[in-house]
Amino acid sequence: MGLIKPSYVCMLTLAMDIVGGKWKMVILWQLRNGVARFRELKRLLNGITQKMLTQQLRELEEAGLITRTVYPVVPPKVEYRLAEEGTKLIPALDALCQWSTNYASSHGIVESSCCATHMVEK
Amino acid sequence: MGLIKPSYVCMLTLAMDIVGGKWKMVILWQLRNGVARFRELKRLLNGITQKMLTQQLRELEEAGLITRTVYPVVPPKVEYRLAEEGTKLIPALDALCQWSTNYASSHGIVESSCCATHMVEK
DNA sequence: CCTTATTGTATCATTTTAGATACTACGTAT
DNA sequence: ATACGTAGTATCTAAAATGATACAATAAGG
Repeated sequence: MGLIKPSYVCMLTLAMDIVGGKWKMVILWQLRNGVARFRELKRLLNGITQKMLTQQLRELEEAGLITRTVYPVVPPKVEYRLAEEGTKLIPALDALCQWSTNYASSHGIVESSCCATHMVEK
Repeated sequence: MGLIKPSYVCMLTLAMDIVGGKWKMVILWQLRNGVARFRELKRLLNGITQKMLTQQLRELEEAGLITRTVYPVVPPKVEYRLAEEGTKLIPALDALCQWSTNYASSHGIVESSCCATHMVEK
């Protein structure tokens, strides 16, 4: 979301600076049970553009939440997975997810096909 | 953050639509142990403008996370407090807060005076 | 030589979010 | 009469986030 500052009055603000925005939490969530390649993530993150995905992944890497493994082959192969710090965040995301699932069900909001990781398509 | 849609693929996205953005979570956090008036909130939310605070509070109210109580006196007196749905979110915010506190301490980020609610000033 | 597959970059436009500033209403105290 | 305090609105501007589109690199397969 924003650049990370040297000091914070409220730690929630720091959390938002690290994983706020439209995509970061969803990316981490998709990585929660394993590794994924760029293309695979793009498919899972319905509608994200290449530029955004690259950008978000770089920022998450920079913050130390994910790792990026490049295999020197062609065509390119790059794997993304949670780093230590990223893994530690999963319980919080899970709590958030449960809250909003409950919220949705009592507000007539529909959960369409949910975040199934590693869906096999076609 | 954004308008709430009728359906979501990932519930984290819903959470972000409800409490994303720069201020919403912090407002809820400040309300976690009780009531606060408009002016009081403005003081606690270092640097928020009146317009933003009003706007964020209205959106939180609309989403059913807080309640707004107007006393018909002059000068005006309005109290804000967590509603049921807002209270249910606190554990998730707490998890997030703990994560980022830990993150901060291992990344040389400083927590300056933290989110003390209801500070008595002067 | 041309196409395909994968992971990108670069440039520009649009949308969303946030901020600055000025103004309103009204009872009470001075 | 005037200023004060609280909780706002209204208007305009600036900054940040997101999106669309086109292009690059390179080995393998035909």
